[in-house]
Amino acid sequence: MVLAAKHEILRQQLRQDVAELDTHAALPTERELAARYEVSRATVRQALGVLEEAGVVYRVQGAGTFVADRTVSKSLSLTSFSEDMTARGLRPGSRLVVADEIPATAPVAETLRIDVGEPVVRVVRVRLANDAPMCLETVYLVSGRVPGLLGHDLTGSLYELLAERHDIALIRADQVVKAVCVDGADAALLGVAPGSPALQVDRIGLDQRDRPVERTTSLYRADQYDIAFTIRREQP
Amino acid sequence: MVLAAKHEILRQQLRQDVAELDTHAALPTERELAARYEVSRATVRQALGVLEEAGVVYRVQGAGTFVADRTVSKSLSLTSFSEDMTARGLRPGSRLVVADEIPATAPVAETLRIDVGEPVVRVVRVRLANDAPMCLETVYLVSGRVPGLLGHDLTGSLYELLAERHDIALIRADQVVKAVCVDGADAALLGVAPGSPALQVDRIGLDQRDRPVERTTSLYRADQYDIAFTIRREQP
DNA sequence: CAGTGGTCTAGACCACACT
DNA sequence: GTGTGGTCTAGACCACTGG
Repeated sequence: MVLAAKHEILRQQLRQDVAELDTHAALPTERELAARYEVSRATVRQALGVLEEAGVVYRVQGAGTFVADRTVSKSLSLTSFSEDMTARGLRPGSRLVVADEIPATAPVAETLRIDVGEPVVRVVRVRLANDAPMCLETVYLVSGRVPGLLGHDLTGSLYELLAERHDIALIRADQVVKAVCVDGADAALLGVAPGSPALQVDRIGLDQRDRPVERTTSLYRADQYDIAFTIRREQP
Repeated sequence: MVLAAKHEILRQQLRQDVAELDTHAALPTERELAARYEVSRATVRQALGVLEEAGVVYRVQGAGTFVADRTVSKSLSLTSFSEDMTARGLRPGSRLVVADEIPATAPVAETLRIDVGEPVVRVVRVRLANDAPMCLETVYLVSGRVPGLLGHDLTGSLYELLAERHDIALIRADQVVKAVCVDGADAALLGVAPGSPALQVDRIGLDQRDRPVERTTSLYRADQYDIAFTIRREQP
């Protein structure tokens, strides 16, 4: 039950250690860490590899491992709106606009890998941050995978509902981000003037088996929201 | 000279193998791959780990490794405008607007970790795709690290110039993306009506030693450009 | 030159999926 | 139960950095 892989424990330990070091300070060598925490060097490397990916440390061959410069580096990760707002120090909320079941349209059916006309659950919400509109969000889910969803409270985290009530864990998501201007209807719901800029995020959420679970379109107020993340050179 | 790590060779081989399989088809087991390619299982796992991160395959414990569903999955990676356009099947180009050396302003100095007033090179370009304006780009570089840069041809890839002439490789970048509306001056350069939406990307490019090398602000036409990428659940 | 991270091996046991 | 991926070990050699 308890996932207590050594490299995970070590990773969390190293996270704390790193937090107390200055930027660009050298960590102990891999061999030293292995001896100190009584694990093999391979395990140390596994833990450091995750921290390197996360932008916490960087490694220079022949020189050592060092504390990375944490300025932006909010590594882009799959989070719910609720988690996202909490991380930004804001109080998340919701105003339910629509919650119903409809036949899938062609674009929705295609992204969810079902047939056109199959029933899907649609949830439209105005997401709030400290009670002010932040985002207009439309979610489509395959009805068959979430029986009884519409009977639950839909003002909280949909991700938690999926995980707790339907044993669905979202592991990955494919996203497309673009800039748009919001028109009258959407502008009113977001509480901004027509023609205001917004960040539109289209997302397809996938479970551990790579099956599409949800399709979401989010419209974020440009004056309230931006996306920060770190990118790397790709391996050939 | 040639980096021919076994796991890299294997990774490329597996990329080709995967390309010939159907979506969700199972790959050979790790032990079988190890035997077939005459490497240890650890090496196989190293190669598969990179492919999993890249969204090429997914693994299910106890079940196997499978070909991922490649719909969006243009994994976000650090690329130059030239590479980005080429990947989209467009011909990149540039129109130089400004190329000079100026004292660093406070915000530029802060992101480049230098003192205010230290000389920086500024390059402003309209980036073209098939000869049409796509993006308005402003780059700042620490003058001391790129001597003689202004004497070179600045209409091509700046990244290539940095790599070939100054031995600077950009490994990582911190980015912030937001939606804006472009005003008169910028709108004219981009060839769009004032008030049109645009995607603004602020980037700090870092080298292998985690040192800031460049600070770039890019303004992309919203009607021509979006950003697609895959995100994952974060490790605690 | 010594010391670092990068790569690789051979073998072992565990947790989980599937039948 | 059988077979899969997940974890871990102990040891070895290589490539690179830095004094």
